[in-house]
Amino acid sequence: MESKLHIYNTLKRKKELFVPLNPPYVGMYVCGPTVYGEPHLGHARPAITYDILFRYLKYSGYKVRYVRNITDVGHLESDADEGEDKILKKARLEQLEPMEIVQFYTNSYHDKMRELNTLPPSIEPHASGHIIEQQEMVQKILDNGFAYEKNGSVYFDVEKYNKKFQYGKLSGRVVEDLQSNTRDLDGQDQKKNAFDFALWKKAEPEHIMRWPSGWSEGFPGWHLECSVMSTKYLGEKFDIHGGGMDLLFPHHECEIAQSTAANGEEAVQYWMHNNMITIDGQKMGKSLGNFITLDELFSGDHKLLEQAYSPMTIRFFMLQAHYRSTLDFSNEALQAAEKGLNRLFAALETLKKLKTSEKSSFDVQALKQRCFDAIDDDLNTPILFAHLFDGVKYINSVAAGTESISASDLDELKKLYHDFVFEIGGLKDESGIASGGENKLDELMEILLNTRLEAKKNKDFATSDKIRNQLSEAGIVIKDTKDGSEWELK
RNA sequence: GGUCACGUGGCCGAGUGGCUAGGCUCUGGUCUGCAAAACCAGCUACAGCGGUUCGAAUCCGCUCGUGACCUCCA
Repeated sequence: MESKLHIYNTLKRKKELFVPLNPPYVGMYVCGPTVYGEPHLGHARPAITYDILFRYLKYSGYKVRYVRNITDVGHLESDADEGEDKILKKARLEQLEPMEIVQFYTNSYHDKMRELNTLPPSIEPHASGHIIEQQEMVQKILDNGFAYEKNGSVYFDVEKYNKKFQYGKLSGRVVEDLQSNTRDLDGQDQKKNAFDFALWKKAEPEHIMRWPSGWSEGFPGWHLECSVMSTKYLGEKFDIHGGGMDLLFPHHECEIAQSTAANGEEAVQYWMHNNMITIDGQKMGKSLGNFITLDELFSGDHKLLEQAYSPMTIRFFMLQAHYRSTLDFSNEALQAAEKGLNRLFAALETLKKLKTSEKSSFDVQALKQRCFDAIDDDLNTPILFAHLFDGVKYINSVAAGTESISASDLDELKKLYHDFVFEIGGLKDESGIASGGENKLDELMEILLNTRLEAKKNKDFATSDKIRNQLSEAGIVIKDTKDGSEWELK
């Protein structure tokens, strides 16, 4: 299997040719959501980014195991000792069992991801289901001398680790700088250094989610779950680890430290980071309170939204920007995406009906090559779609009779669009444009359109317009072409 | 304060030493009974100031502005 895919490796700060450790197998791990709230637009970014990667790797013939976790424990509200667990806090507020919260928002996350047409991961492990494994890794790190216990809690010894390995290599941070720049937080007097992080926390009496251990009755530190579950399902060394840029430090840095401290060598070959969605130039985030949930986007029920936006509009909107760039939310941009997507789908319908000629007036092979070059260049989907829109122009021109296409090129072009739009791009036509199937609606429409055509021939425009207008009110748009009329659902 | 990004036309957003990005919008035209769609054409930008170069939006420096991370966040 020959891959031409290059991906930007955050660790090396450059694009590298992707070479799997054990082809044809590829292991990829992506940080999933902390299920304590409704999934928002920000969650869609990594989900779609790594979905494209997953789809493209599979398309290329790799056997991919895609692991995406659900964080349902151990995620502290703050790093301070009295910090509350996010899941727990919400549970207390709503008088529900913590696992009830977890289940509710996990379900919601799954629903929204399905609507965005992201493929489910191969394995979706929960942190709470891997407490034993997490304890084992804590013990391993303790045994290797890179952690210490204090009052029932276990902390990672960053300073000691940094003497043998390099802490901060992913984020470009230097331990000495961290020392002077880490903010003062309450309750960290137990730690040797402010930048040490918790592997195991002793639970305060009011803490509901707790598990017994040799150190204390408590719960695991947040960073631990990803190291543990990636190792368990992908091995001590695996290919790709993805996540949002905001997780780069400290989360991913700590993951590297934990895995290296436990296993003696680094686990991840390629680190990938998607950028943030912004709103008015500011990061959209839970803590900033400026987020829009996917539910609100799909329904249009939010004060900032001028209309509802379909899941595919959201998906296409994201694909029109590169995953490593920030993407600014606005109604205008989303509406532009919606129209552009409609134009693309309309061209795909046109593509089905094109008439072939002896020769093509356009180089379909070159277009195909440009598409592959784009996706191989660190998943450059905006360029990919720019090329696909060049093809749209060509398709429409063939339909208009100003360009021509050969039968073999037509087959090639159909496959090209099928592969890149649906299979790799993960878009689906939800507009209800008739897909050529023979059903009652098609028959009905044919009768109506023929009646209208007759009226037009007889110059009875009152009748023809009446049919068009009433259909339009019913959500069916008529387009007159040289060879008759076409229709589509709006 | 430290570290790192970024600043592109009306909007979104690629590119990164010489060759049209693309989408949306707008204007004019073709087609059409009229529309819609489509096609053709136009509007042609790279924060500012210096420098390197035959040539810079692209490299270097400075200035201004914005953002991310440094605390939980996709």
